[in-house]
Amino acid sequence: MTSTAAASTVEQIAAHITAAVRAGQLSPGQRLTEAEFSSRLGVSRSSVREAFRRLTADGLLALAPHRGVTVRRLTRDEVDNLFAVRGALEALAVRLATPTLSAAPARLVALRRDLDAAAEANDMPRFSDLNARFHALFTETAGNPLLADTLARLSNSIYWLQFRVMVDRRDIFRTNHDHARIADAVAAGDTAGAEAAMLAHVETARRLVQSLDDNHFAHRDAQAGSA
Amino acid sequence: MTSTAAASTVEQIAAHITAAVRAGQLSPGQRLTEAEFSSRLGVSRSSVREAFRRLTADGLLALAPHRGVTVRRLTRDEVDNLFAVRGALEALAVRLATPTLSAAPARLVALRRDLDAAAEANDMPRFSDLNARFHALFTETAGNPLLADTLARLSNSIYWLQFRVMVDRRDIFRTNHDHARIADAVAAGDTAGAEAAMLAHVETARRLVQSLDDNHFAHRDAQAGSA
DNA sequence: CAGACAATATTGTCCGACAATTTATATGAC
DNA sequence: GTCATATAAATTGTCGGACAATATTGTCTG
Repeated sequence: MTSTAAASTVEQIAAHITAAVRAGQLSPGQRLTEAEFSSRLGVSRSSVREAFRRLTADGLLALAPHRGVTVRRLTRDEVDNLFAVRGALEALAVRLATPTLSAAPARLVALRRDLDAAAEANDMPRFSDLNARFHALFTETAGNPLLADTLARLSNSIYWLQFRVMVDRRDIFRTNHDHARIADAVAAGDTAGAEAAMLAHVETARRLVQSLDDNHFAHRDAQAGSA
Repeated sequence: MTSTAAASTVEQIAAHITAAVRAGQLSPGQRLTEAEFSSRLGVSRSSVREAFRRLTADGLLALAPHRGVTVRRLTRDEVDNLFAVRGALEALAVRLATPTLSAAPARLVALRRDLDAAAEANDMPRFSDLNARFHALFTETAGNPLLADTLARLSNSIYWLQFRVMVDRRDIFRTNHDHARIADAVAAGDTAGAEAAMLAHVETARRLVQSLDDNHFAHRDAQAGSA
């Protein structure tokens, strides 16, 4: 995930598709065909196929047998389910990270300052980036790679929404207020308080997502999990 | 996962390997080569390869680039990390399931009765099977497929230990005592109590696993996550 | 317009090949 | 004899093409 090492063909394809999705060049629900990427990227269909499968396991794409893959799109129910799991895991992360972070809060206070600045300046892209780092700080400090991986998979599944949420200035301030509560509790070493604040924050995010129009969501069918 | 439908080649291979691992025919740490399964099962290397990747994503196998796959084996640290995540998710599951189960506790009381009987008879295989169903009852009732899938992946990662744990009769009774506490709280609609009892139960399981000999665990290297 | 049927496109699986890399074996130096 | 090094063997990673199975699209008929 952070490696700069010589990437295999499959990794390069996966990285390319991931970047395209993040950049909005591939829209949620859009169908991706093996042949197209094969010719467009000048690689074999086998490699494209394997990249598709990997990204499906990572939660970025959805696979329908004999019908190919699409950029993943969740139903409203799936979004609720995702936030429920995410809440439990983020709470765990902050619980594990609090002792360490309250003892050495340098990065936390720096992040909080930057978040405030970005919110004040109404700089959405920067705020969104800092928001990701804010959460990453806890998952990394928690010292549980499995937890980090699991949360990352969840994030991939709803990445496409990140930039459609918080159009409103009030949403940014509310979100940032959540951050402040979390950071305060963590800095004070108040584990239970930090956990509660994190749960409230995740619930805020869920509500923001669910307030979006219906055309941001998939309908009916519960598409494939990976297990 | 529950489908009886005409399975694709890849699915058949994956099912075959899964069964072999569960039956103990493939030991943890053992290396699996594509060519061997290809010839032994009379299928192409491509399909074997894809089955390997799928099982890796499911947590049953571990993949090392250019070195192939092995039946997954965890370090003690990874076991701790896994149980931490599992605890958070099982607690969530029981929290979500408690209202439903306390209103219609038929299956729960039946399972509890069977568990008691198996424990009394010291019938390990049956107890282990019922134990799985006990946990499945909560994850299914919770009505969150993502949660169920995530927990299933975790279970795959440590499946090989299920039958090496609880050699002692006391371990069975302790485990079953945990079950009773959970069931009582759930039946009474005591969500918080059920959650706490589930966390205690997961901790019991963790300790049992960690009490095993060193040769049940992998050493040093943090092997690949999937994100 | 609906349904049946044919044409097309795409995925699923197979095969064979070869380069890249790791693992095993043999050779040589000390 | 042991250690390091070079060579050989085994295995994975990627490629290209082929074809069957399935899904999607288009056409025709009533």
